[in-house]
Amino acid sequence: MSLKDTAQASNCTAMSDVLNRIGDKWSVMVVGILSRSGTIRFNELKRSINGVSQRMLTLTLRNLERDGLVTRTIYPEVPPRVEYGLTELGKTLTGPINSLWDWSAEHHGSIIDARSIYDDRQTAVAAEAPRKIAYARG
Amino acid sequence: MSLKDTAQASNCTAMSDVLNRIGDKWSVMVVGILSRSGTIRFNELKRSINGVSQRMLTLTLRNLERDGLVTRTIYPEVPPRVEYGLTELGKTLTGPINSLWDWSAEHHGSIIDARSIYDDRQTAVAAEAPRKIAYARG
DNA sequence: CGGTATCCATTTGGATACTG
DNA sequence: CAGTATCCAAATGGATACCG
Repeated sequence: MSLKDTAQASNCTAMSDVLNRIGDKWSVMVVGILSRSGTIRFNELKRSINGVSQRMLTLTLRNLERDGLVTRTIYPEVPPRVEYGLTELGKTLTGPINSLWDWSAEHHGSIIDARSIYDDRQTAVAAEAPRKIAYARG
Repeated sequence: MSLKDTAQASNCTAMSDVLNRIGDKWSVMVVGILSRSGTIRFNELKRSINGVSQRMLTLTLRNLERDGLVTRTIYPEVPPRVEYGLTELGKTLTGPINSLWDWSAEHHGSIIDARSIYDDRQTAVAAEAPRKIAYARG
């Protein structure tokens, strides 16, 4: 274990704090999409992310903006246009995020399979032991 | 945008499913620690992860085991000994996870700074507009 | 179009106590 | 040691309605 590793292991705080913000589903999605789109409008983004509510997308974008990862540009037009993009800091996140994205695409099947096997085994174990342990205390 | 990118962007489902499981704080922590420790006992793991409750660590480990990412080995001794490690599938996750870990260590400071700036700006805006807009409807 | 505000059900997760 | 079980407060997040 290198010094660097030791420092990382002991200082889970930074990692923890970062994960509290960017470790949720929607944040990872947004950064992933933005890294490909360059710049994109609110509703485009909403359509790109399956299942996100307007509320959650707004909150996610505000948090990412607050943390200096995402830019928000308002064009004073009618109807209003707001475009989102990655900051320089945000762009440095695309490496880790995209490698996680690639990993998901590649190994999702294996996870699904593992779940089935695990669940089948649990069901079998539960069925095998209908008898209770009877014992007297004292 | 390559074909691969298009496929990833449209199929957020796999990514979404994977993130629902491994995208939380504790899971990332556990995989990160295990990638360094090789194999480790329950309470060692608990001590390594600041702030995790016994309940959450158990749940996290069960889920990771179910998804085929973590092995659980019981040694029938007294007192009982249970050791956790990464499966081969789990080991493939260490690349993405550790790069996220490194990113956190490197950029945590920038995020903290960005937050301060954002919050100060918001406070200033709030203080600047105590006047309300009065208007008559109809 | 791009939000905000409110309500409310569900989920999450810590604390605590108990067990083999 | 390595859990399991229960309780309960807080956070999460969808649905809905409304606004500039």
